[in-house]
Amino acid sequence: MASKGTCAKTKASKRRRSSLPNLVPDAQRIFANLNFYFFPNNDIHAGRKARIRVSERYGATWVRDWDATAGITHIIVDHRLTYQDIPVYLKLPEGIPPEVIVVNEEYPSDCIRSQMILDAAQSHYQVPGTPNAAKATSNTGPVASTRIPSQVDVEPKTKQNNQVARRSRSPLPEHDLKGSTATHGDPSESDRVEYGKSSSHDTGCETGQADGETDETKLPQTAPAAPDKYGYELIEAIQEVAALRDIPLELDDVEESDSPPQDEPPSDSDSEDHRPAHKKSKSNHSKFSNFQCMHSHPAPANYSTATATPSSSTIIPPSHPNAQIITLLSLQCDYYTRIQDPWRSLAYRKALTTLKNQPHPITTAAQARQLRHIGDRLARKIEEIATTSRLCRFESTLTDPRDRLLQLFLGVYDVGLAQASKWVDFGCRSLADVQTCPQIALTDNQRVGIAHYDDFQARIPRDEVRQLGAIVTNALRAIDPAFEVTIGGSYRRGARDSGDVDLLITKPGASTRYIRSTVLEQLVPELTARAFLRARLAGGKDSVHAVETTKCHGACSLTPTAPWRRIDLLLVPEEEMGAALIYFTGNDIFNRSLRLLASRKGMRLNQRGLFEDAMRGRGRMKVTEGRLVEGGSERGIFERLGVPWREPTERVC
DNA sequence: AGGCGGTACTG
DNA sequence: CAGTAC
DNA sequence: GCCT
Repeated sequence: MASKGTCAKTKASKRRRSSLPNLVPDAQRIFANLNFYFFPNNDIHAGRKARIRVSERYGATWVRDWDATAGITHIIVDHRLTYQDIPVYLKLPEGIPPEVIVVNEEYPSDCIRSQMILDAAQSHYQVPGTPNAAKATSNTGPVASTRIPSQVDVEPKTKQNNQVARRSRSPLPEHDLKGSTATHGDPSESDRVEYGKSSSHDTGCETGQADGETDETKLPQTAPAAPDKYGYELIEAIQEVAALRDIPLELDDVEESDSPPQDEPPSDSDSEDHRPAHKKSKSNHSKFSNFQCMHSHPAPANYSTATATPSSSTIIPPSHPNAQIITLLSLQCDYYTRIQDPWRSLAYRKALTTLKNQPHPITTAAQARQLRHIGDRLARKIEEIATTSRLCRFESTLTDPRDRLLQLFLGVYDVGLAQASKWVDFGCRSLADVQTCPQIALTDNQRVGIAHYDDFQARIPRDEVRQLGAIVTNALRAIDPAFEVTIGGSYRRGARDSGDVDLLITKPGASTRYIRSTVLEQLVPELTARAFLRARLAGGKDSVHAVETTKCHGACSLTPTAPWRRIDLLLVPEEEMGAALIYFTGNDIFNRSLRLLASRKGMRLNQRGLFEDAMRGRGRMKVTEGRLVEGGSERGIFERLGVPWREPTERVC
């Protein structure tokens, strides 16, 4: 309560403390002449302290006292506070002066990252509760993500908005995307509420105060003493890196209520979430309950994905009780993904989904050890992060130049670890090097991948996905109106943007052969002629295999000058649509989980159907096909597997 | 100690 | 077959 | 990496 007062009082004592922010060179001092007022306006919290110091290094003046004459240009608001909290605490009956820009705490670091003052009006910099928040389109436009600080020297690439395109993606979640596949019985406005910040009014005042305290006093974070300055810089660096890549933090908190097992007596069982802290065993009820697909996640009303490359998939939680842990482990996970180690990466991903559904802060190893998919080693790491805000192991990988190059090269379509490693070993330091290296013979696909590196790396706004799908649909129906096209992938899961466009194409009653020949021999040529399809990357190229091809990968663009987008067509006979939908809807972890479950139950699931009596030899090697149990209906497959139905939007693991 | 999804396309 | 992608 |  009164602790708020501290900032007002302590100003005196900390006046000298800001000493010397050792400024960056003049040219980079993008915040020169700007006056920042932080809210709360103190540096007690480690993260905020880091932000303040970094802002100062880039030229900003940290205004300690609210003063109309201080020329305050920006208020940087802590993510736990709302717009309404500001005038309450600052006692501004008139409200916030209109000339003062109010942004969330992501704004400064984004500006620094892009070396320019960004448009503060962008929705992802707005503070919850901002009046007439012009929920304008999240402006995800053609924002090519430069995943790596290093330059991507693709050659021609005459993007008009080079500047903008180079800008990294916003790390903040967006809650626009109304209407989409809002299968979730959520009150439309609940978007914000679920972020744990009462969206508005009355509480505002209280919350403001309360938060002021909790903020300082009871955040799990850092040990009493502070990490050295190196620690702060690292934290900031990590935040930046984390923002550059998309951190997999889909849905943050599970609301405490809705938990699944309604058959459980409220008495003994649950301590908090789905985890009877029974014996030592982590197993829940059934022997299959350990599969991700058995756990209905709270439905991310809408989320943003980045399933694209590494393990990532999503949004930065406005605030998650274990955000820092998740962030660091995600980075470590991505490192394993690209470095070599798919199994370790998988393990991290499973652990991460557990963490993401953990509504309470984890602070000790013992606590962490209780969670599914978290063993001793991860538990120790988690404790390390919780107490020191750092992860030793990860720090070394952060700066590893080889790793950065690998990441760059792996971003090229048709380049995997083998090629990327080779290129690095050849001494290539950039994509330009790769193109000119005499020892490297690029495949056609790789050339396309390099030429359109930024395009393919960029996210595709949901509405563009829809439009691209519509173009294909219309073209196909012009050929034969009985065809049906379904947009799958993250679009179907409700994502607000996608890495590529996945289309399932079918025609009731038609044979695969007919579907294939129509698509390959008529649709594709037509779309190519129209310059919608810009490249064929795979599928039906090789005439030998073309006779039985079922998928086609390519690149398309909305207009001749629009960015190229990856597009995948899957040709599906009606009887296999259920299985194909599951396959093409994902997500990845969810699919694996379903398939693993099937195989444990003596069945086999693939993109064509669910089979039973599949004979498996040693291990689980397939010996016989088994007979088809179900293929046409998603629900049917779920049922036969004994998995509770999940809407596509709930298949985000 | 052995598994970790299961398949399609390309060179 | 290895490599890549989904 | 974790699980069986």
